[in-house]
This record gives sequence, C-alpha cells and structure tokens, in this order.
Amino acid sequence: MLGLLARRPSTGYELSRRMERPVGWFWTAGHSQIYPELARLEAAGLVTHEDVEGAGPRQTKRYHVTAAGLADLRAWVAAELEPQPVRDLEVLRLWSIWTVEPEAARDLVRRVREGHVERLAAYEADLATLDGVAEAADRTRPEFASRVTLEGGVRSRRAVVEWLDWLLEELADG
Amino acid sequence: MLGLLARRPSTGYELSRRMERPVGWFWTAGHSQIYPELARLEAAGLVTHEDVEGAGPRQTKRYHVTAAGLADLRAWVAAELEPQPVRDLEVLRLWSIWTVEPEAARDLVRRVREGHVERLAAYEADLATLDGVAEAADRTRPEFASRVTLEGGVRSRRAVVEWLDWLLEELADG
DNA sequence: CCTTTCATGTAATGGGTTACATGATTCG
DNA sequence: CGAATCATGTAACCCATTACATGAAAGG
Repeated sequence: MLGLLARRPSTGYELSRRMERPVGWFWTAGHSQIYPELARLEAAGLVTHEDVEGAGPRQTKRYHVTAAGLADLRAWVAAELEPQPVRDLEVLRLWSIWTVEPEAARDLVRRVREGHVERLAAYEADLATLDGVAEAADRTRPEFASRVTLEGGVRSRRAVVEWLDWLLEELADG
Repeated sequence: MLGLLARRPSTGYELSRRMERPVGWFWTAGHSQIYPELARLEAAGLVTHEDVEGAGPRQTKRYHVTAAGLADLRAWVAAELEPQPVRDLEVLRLWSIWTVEPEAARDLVRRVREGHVERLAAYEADLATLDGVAEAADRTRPEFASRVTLEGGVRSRRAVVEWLDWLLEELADG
C-alpha cells in the first residue's frame, strides 16, 4: 500500500481498484483489508489523509505517504530478503498427474496452459502501453519499475507456456 | 497430503519431512497442520492407519490412502481450475525499486538473483537423480510427475535468472 | 427508475504459522 | 551423557477472504 501511495495518492476505494491491475499481478488485497490497514498506517504516521468531496455516504478520504512512510518503504525495499514459501496449486496438481487417465491428464495440462497464455497476453498488453513512454527508461521513475516487473512476468509466463507445450508432447500418443 | 500418501504410506512425521523437499518446492505444511488434517481425512474415510512401533512417546501411526481417497485425489486433479491469486513479495519489492538509490537497487536485484540461482541448482540436482530412472519415462508412475514438475521448476527459474541479468544491465552505469 | 460506480466501514470465518508440551531412541 | 532425530499432539495468534451493512451520485 505504501508502494501504491508513493506512486500516487489515492482513496481506499481507489487502492482496491488499483490492486486489480498492474500491482495486482503479484499482490492483491480486498477493501476489507485496506481500510483497517490505512487506519493503522496513519496511526503509525506513515500516511495522512485530507477529506475530499465524493459520492459515498461517509467522508471520502484521500491518502498520501508522509516522509516517514517513504523512508519506511525505502527501508523495506532494501531490507534483507526472507525465503518465501512457494504455493502453487497448479503444479501440485501436475505432481499427481500420474494418477489420472491419459485423456484427463492432457486436458488438465491444456487448461493450465490456457490460463498462462491469457496472463501472458495481459502482461504483454500492459507492457505495450509503456512502449515509447520516456519515463519508463528512467530508473528513478515508477514507470521504469512497472516496465521491469512486467518484463519479468512476460518472460516467466513464456517459459511456463513452453514447458507445458513440452509436457503435452511427452503426453502425446498414449 | 493425499498426493503424498498415494505415492507412499507415511507417518505424520514423515509427511512433514517430505514436505520439505520435492513437494515442498511448491507446497508446504507444518506438522501442526498435518496431524489434525490426517484425523479429518480419516474421519472422511479417505485415509486409514495402522499402528507401528516407533520412537515417540505416543503410538506411531502409518497412514495410507483408501480407494475413496484415491478417487478423491483423481477427481481433484481433473477438476475445474480456479484462478489462483499470485503473491510475490520479491516482485512487489522490485515494483518499488524506483524509490531507492542506484546501489541499493542493484544490490537488491543481486540478492534476489542469488536466491533463484540456489533454487535452480536444487531443482537441477533433484532432476539429475531421476536421470536414467526407467519409471520417470512412464506416465503412470509418480517419478514421471516428479520429473515433469522439476523440469518446469528449472525452466521458470532459468527464465527468472535471465530476467534479473537483463535487469542488472538496465541498472548498470547509473 | 434501476443498475452501476463510488465510497467506507465491521463481523465472522478459515487457513496457516508460531509457540507450547511431552518423551523415547539413537548416535557421537 | 548430551544432542539430534523420531514422533504426536494442542493452543494462540495472525492474515486474508467472505459476508454483512449503508448510502449517494451518475448514467442508461
């Protein structure tokens, strides 16, 4: 959330919208998580808000990061990495693919492949919008980081699709 | 857990050990999750156990899947895929890399790269143990599925390492 | 006028991790 | 004889999702 607000001040509602795309490719949060968290961040002095006029029944609050919040974000980015546990239900299924009939196996792989192809297309479309944008070449600009992470998404999804194509060949004939 | 037990009957303790490697590459569970879950699976008739002599202060129980359990596993493998939300803290950090000093940025990327290189090496080592194993070529054998998922791990980690190398070049000079 | 979007919150539930708890056997 | 491994459980806590709850403005 600090990363989002550092790019552009937003209301809680906007944050939940923004979580769907770009950032949403690798992190998400529902609004029921966002509002309490904004309150906690504000209590910690990392964000502040001003009231703006809006459509809801309650006051619309636009949040932005404070100097302390930006320092916190920077510290987190540069901090030690902890090993992250991988949890991939699709690969877990493929790990038990030996238990099912050949046709069911091929069908599973085809469906998994389809999902990755869709994601790949979405990444490529997002990446295309940054094509020729001057800021995307400047390392101190958020657009640069967007371009870089999307590039990573494209590359790894492509690798996965190629792997699944290879797997389909392994499962062929049968 | 059904997938693990379908390959080989195990005690709860062994399951938690086995979660560390092979399967652990894409799914993990602590023993505090495993024991209650085994009880639930047994109540549902998907696994059973017999007592064997062991070292602990309580009775050692060796679990194996029932016919119903295997059917359940097969049904799950072939079932509809739900879109899985991606949560990647490393990419999330990289998405905020524009906020930090050039040297901190390069350092972060180098450390992320190191972690992936390590994982890649582990996958390749695991894959090497299946080299020349006859069962790994047979689509109805667990070794086949192990080989296939490891191959996927190798391919996608390689893509990520290549991406990070590309990123380091983008961050060079500066 | 009805549906969608904007807008913000709370409550209940579920899954997972960490901490608490116990104790026998084996190896150095 | 002390540490590591084998072995199984419960309790507390945290994070995240789903469901509950409200209501104004804008567009078709």
